[in-house]
Amino acid sequence: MADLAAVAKRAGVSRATAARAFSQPELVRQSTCERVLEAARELSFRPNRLAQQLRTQATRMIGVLIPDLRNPVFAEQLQAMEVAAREQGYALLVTTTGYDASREADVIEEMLCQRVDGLVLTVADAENSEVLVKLAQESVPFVLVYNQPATDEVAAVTVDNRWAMYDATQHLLALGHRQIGMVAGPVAQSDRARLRYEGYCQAMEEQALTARPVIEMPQHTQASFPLLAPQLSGPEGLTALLCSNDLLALSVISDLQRRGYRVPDDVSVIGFDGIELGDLFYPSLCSVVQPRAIIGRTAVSVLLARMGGEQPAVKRLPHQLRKGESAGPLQRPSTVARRP
Amino acid sequence: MADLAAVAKRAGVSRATAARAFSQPELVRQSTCERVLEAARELSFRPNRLAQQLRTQATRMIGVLIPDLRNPVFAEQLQAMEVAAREQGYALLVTTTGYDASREADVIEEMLCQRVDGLVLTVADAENSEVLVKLAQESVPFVLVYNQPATDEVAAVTVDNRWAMYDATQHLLALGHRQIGMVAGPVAQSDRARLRYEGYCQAMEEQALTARPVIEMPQHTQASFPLLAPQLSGPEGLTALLCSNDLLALSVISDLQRRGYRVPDDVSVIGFDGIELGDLFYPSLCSVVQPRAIIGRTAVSVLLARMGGEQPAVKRLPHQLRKGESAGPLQRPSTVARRP
DNA sequence: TTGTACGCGTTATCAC
DNA sequence: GTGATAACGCGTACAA
Repeated sequence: MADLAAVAKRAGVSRATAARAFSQPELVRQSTCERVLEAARELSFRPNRLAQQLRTQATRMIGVLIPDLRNPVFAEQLQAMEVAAREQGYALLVTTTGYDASREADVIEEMLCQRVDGLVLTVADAENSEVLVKLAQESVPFVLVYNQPATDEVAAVTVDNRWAMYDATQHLLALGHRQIGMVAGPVAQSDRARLRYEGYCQAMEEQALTARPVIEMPQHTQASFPLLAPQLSGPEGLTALLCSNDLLALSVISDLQRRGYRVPDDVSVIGFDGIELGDLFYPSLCSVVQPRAIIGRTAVSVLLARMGGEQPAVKRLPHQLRKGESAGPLQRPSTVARRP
Repeated sequence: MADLAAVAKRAGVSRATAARAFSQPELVRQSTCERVLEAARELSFRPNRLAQQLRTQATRMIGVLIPDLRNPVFAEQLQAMEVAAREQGYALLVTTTGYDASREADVIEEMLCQRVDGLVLTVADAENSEVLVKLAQESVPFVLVYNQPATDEVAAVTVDNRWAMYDATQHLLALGHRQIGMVAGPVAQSDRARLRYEGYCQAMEEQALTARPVIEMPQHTQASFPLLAPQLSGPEGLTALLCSNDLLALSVISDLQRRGYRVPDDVSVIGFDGIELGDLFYPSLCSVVQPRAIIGRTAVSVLLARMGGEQPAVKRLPHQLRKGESAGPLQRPSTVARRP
């Protein structure tokens, strides 16, 4: 492939002049500039970004770590990020981690070798992650997304998970529910799930109700009915379920319906994330909406700010409760006929 | 950041030896090797991939072009690709194009400047795309995904869109439907939609039925009911709809239900893609399933094969009809009461 | 306005 | 085993 030297030669100028014709055309005589560009076209010259990056010590590339793209929350965030990044002249190097801390570490290491200008990441658990403490010692700016770190020392873009789940719980309480439980994936792997659980607990305790332990599923996005069933029967049986994400909620609803439970008449279900598809379901999914596209765009702009030297800041974006049909008023509390 | 020279100096060896300690440790005396690695650790040296890439003329990066990550088909494919690529030591540079041909061209140009080793792309319309003819003249190997090119000269991973939609149409015919229509996004932007339409036409004509013109929506993934309504009323009104993708199908179903149509009793609906969420809906989405994860993995392996010098090949993967509840038997053909 | 010369951090090819 | 040294392709201070 033709390089700048070839172009310069063909245009009858030095490499320096040819280089300037691209980067600072105003410093080059118009006619010379045209000759260079013409020569470049003829040789189908393509500037080598690797060389530029090596030379300028800047890649204009952002490394992105995402747990799982099959979850629309992350896909939608990534979509928004890519658009925002490209608008600013940045490209995205994307990897998935599967909520696996060791893969997170490996991938970050690779990205640092590649000299990305910055990092946007969603880690499994921000509260005890060696990856983050390691990163903090490097000079690469980074931003957490969805993670809600305990400290303010790191940049992050998130909603207030505690308050968000508090809101959702309040909604159920307002509908008359008292026996409310929370379903989540592997809690040890998710700082967010823990915070959301705290929000649930707080709302319950404010009403002098007993918060139940988390009903923990082996998968983040798929319910296991056998683990759920015991919580639903008997006089203490739950009449409403909060789920730690929408995919899990949809899976729960599907499972419930398959066993003959009616949603919301027998059991109300609320999700978390507010993925677009939730609206199309019947019953439509009641959910805590995170502004995923805005979160993505904000993540990019916060990262660029950090690159520009600004101090880290936690950006807390507003959530919203989408009152879907999957959460309804409590039906005749203890006498309702349930099909077990 | 420390470079190899610094490491070499600290270890008391030359740059060459230090380099060998990493790439060919067997050529270096054990003790020397250890000294180098020790020095590297002390200086927290990180090999510079940019320099490696520039020097070796190979980036081990794959450029990926995707229309829209909000569509789970693409997100699921990307997820699979990323895993497969990383297994082989490749990283992914990801961009979205929004079905916009000019953005496709720009993005490809950028990726070529970045010297990606190969390209995986889903273009809006493979049949008349200047991007592809331009690419064919470059030396970068590339693979189309989901696109089904007319020629065999380019590498592609896809299902047989024609046959797939033929199958779906047959399913509706077997259920007794005769007045069947097809709904799609902007057809001019989608080679796949056209092929699928051909499959529909063929199945209809084999039964001596009249294939209707495509009902074309302004968006790829969202229905516009006013454009749909006229096709549903009257004695010639459609009793079944084939949709060019699942998101569109879900949107159609949602619109229908909101207007009082029952699915599938009044109108049967079939989608295309087979996204996972379709299963959770009620009624569950009947759909032509594309093996998205396999497609993603295959795309990577086909691309690597091309990089290894193999000839381009179109890999046609099997589709599958998922018989969901959204497509049911025809109900009392022309006397059924419809709420317009 | 244009040219010269060096550096970016590697890998690879020689010699010793 | 190890050490010089030349690429790789470009940016840019400095000189002309």
